[in-house]
Amino acid sequence: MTVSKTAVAEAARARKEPVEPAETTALQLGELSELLGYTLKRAQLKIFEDFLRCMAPLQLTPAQFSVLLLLEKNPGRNQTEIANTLGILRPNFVSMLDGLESRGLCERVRSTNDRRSHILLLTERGRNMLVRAKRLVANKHEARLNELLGPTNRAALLAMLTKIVNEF
Amino acid sequence: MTVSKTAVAEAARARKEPVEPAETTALQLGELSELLGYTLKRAQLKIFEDFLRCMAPLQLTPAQFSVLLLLEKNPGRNQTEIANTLGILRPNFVSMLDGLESRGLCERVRSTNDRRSHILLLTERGRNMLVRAKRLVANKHEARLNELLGPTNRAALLAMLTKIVNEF
DNA sequence: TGATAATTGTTATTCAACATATCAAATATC
DNA sequence: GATATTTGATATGTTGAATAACAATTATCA
Repeated sequence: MTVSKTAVAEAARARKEPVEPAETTALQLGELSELLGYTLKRAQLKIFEDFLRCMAPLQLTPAQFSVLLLLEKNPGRNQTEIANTLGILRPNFVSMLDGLESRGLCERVRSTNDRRSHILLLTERGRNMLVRAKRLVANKHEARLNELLGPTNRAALLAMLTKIVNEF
Repeated sequence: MTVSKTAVAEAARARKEPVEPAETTALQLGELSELLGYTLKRAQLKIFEDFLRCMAPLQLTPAQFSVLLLLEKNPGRNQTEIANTLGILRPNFVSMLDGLESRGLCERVRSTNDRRSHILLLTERGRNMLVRAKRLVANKHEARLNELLGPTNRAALLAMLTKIVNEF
């Protein structure tokens, strides 16, 4: 067996010296930490994680919350319209609506002027749920973000992300 | 059935008047555009999309690129260590490595001092690929982002995202 | 008008990302 | 030396995202 780098490392470790990349040390992210896409993704996961935690009492995912918000602001639209503006494909939106409708949060009503389409409406229960959901988001989730970043930075962050979404 | 809002809308449409939310108009995002998580996710999708476009000649996904970067900066680590720092679960990292190794970009070497683990190394080919990949990322992908945001804003954005990742 | 095309919601299906349980081999612990 | 832990791997399940195809309905336009 040849004297390997790991053998050297082992010897150093026996002497309790720090080794080249000390095996017990956190890895170097290197250029990864400069990659916007990488950091963006990790930040997004963190934020969704917190969102789910804050929303646990209501059992609403970010996607479901976004649907309810959109229905509130745009009552009477059909499935295609809602799905499109959320970037959800129509086939995948079906089961999503099934879930919300079976919980009594929204309803599909056959449109009278285009009997192919379903008009989407929040139910009373859906509106109540949305009120509580908004409160949780504002007081737990976004409040924590505001605390971390400060309102100015938070606004700047949102502005840049919006720019990316709209102009990139 | 009561006279519904949709009925009113229908009547108005018959008169060719613009209705409350004119059906042909883009939907109102409303509070959705103020939701950091929502905007963050959409921005992330946009950026990954562009990354894939820029990287198409090399056929590298963001995840694969991040592995190669990490192997370059941390040669000789084992699968668990690399997977962990990338937030990839060890079972899922296996097939990922299979892909990279079958393309000759990296190799697993049985460790001599712990024969359970595989030391991961970039191959010569992997290093060459990485050089080209970095060039594409810098000159096409990140350059476009810099053009959109400006270097100062880009740095500020990255700093805030990093803060979220590390402190949220 | 009537034939043809397009749209809507839906189903089926595929693919990738993500997660858990389990295993044999090797190592660590005590 | 018996027991527990770690490592890479397999199997498997779940979810999100994507495409093709279908019946019902509506739009188009010759």
